[in-house]
Amino acid sequence: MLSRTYAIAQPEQAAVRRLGSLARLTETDLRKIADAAADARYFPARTEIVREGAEPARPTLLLRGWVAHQRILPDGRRQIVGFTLAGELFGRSWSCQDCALTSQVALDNVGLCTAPEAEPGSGLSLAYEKERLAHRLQLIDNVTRLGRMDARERVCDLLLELLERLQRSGEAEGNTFAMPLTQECFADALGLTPVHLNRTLQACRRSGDLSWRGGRVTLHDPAALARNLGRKRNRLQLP
Amino acid sequence: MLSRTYAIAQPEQAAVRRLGSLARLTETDLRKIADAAADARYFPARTEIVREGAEPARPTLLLRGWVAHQRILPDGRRQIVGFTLAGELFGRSWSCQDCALTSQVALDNVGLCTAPEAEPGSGLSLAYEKERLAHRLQLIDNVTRLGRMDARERVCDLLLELLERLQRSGEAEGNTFAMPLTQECFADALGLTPVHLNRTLQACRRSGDLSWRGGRVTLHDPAALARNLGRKRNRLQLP
DNA sequence: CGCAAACTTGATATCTTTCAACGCGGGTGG
DNA sequence: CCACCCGCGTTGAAAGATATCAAGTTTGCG
Repeated sequence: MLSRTYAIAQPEQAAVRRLGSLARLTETDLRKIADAAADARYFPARTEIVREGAEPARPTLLLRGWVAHQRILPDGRRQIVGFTLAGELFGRSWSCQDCALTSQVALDNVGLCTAPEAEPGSGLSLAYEKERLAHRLQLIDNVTRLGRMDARERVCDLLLELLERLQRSGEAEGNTFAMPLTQECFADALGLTPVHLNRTLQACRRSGDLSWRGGRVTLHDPAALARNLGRKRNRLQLP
Repeated sequence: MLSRTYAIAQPEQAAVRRLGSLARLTETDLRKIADAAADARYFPARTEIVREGAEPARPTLLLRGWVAHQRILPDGRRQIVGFTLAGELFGRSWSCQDCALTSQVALDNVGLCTAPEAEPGSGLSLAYEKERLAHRLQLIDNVTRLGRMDARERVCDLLLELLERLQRSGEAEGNTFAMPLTQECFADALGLTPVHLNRTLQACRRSGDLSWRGGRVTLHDPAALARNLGRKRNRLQLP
C-alpha cells in the first residue's frame, strides 16, 4: 500500500527521467521539480490550454499526457505543428514574446505545472537548453517530412520520432508505446486526409513495418526504418 | 564620388536597418555592428557555408545575399527548411549545440561576418531575441504551409513572407523585390516539383496575384493575399 | 554566335482527396 | 438488460492535384 501511494505521489516521474537524460541533475534540481509538480493542474482531453495570439504560455512542464501545438487556417483546415509528450517542456517563452505562436490543446487527460526556474549553470538549466534544441530539431524534421516525404514515409518517420522521445522519458516498452491520438489527429500532424492515413496505415501493417491496434503502436524494426528515412540517431549528441 | 564610396563602405546597411527595426540600437550597438562588418567574408553562389552535422555554425550576421538552410534525404531529395536574408542572423547556436541541424548554402554571392556579442540588456541583445523568435515563427509558418496549403497558396504565402522580411530590412521597393532564387530552389522550399511550380506560377500570373520576371517579383495586392491565407500581420508585435 | 542553364510545354502516371456509405464498439437511457 | 446512438475506423469509386518524363524554347553570358 505504501509503495502504491508513493507511486501516485510522484507525478514528476516522466519529467525527471526525461530531463535527467539530458543533463545531470542535482538534488536541488530534483527538489525544484518535485515542488513544482506538487502544484500540478489537470485538464481533460480536448481542452485548449493556450489559444494562439492570446497572452503567452508561461514555461510549462508537462507531467502526463500529450499536448498538440496547432494552427487553424481561415477555412478550418488544421495543422498540428508538433507535440509535447509527458516529461517535456513547452511554452518556453522568449523575453520579448507577447503571444503564443500556436494554440495548445490537450490530446489526453493532461497534468502540468509551471516549469521551475533554473539557476544559471545548473544541470536543470542545461537540460532546458537541450529541450529547446530538441524542439527546434523537431520542427526542422517536420518541415522535411511534410515537404519531401510521401504518406508512408511520413507515418514511419513521425512514429519513429515519437518512439525515440518516449523511450527517453521511460514511457515506451521496447518498441511499443501507448498512442493516445485518434487517426484524425495523426493525419492533421502529417498533412494528410484521415481516409488516406487510414489506407497508408494498413499498407504499413501489411508490409510488416508496424502494428497499431487498441491504442498501442509497435515498430517492428525501428533501426531499419531510421536508416531508410535518413533519420540520424543522436543528432543532438545527447548523453 | 565621396557619397558613392561611403555607400560601398557600409556593408552593414541591411543589418542595421533590420536589427534597428526590431529594437532601439545605441551608438555602441551600431559601432559593434560596423566593426564586425569590417571583417566581412564573401562567398560565391552555391558555396556550402556549413554542412549539416559538421561543427556548429557560429552566430553569423548575413550582410548581403541569401542563404538557404537545407536537408538532403538519402535518395537525393532536397528540402529547403528556411532562408536567411541580408541583414538577418543565422547559426545562432545554443550553449549545448555541437553540430548544425541543417546545411547552409549561399544562394547568391553572399557577404557575412561574425555576429557581435550583445551585452545583456542592450538593444542589440533584444534584437537578437526577436530574431530568434522570428526564426521560430518562420519554421511554424513553414510547417503549416507544407502541411495544409496547396501549391498556389504555398507560393503566395512564402512570397508574402519574403516581402515582409525584405521590407523590414529596406531591401524591397514597395511590393517589389529582387528574387535571386531559381525556380528549382523555390520549388525545393515549397515541397513541389520544379515543373509544377512553374505551372503554378503561371496560374498566379494569369490571375493577377503576382508577376515574376527577370529576377524581380511583385505582389499586386499583398494585403488581400494575406487575408485570404490567414497570415496575420505583426504576429511578433514588433515596433 | 553559341553554349549552358533556366524556363516552358505536353502527355501520362501516380498519389491524394473527396464524398458517401457501412461496421464496430462502448456508453447511455429507457 | 437491451436498444439506440455516436465517435471512430474502414471501404469503394471517382475526381483532383501533383509528379514524371521527354522534348522544346528562351535567356544570359563568354
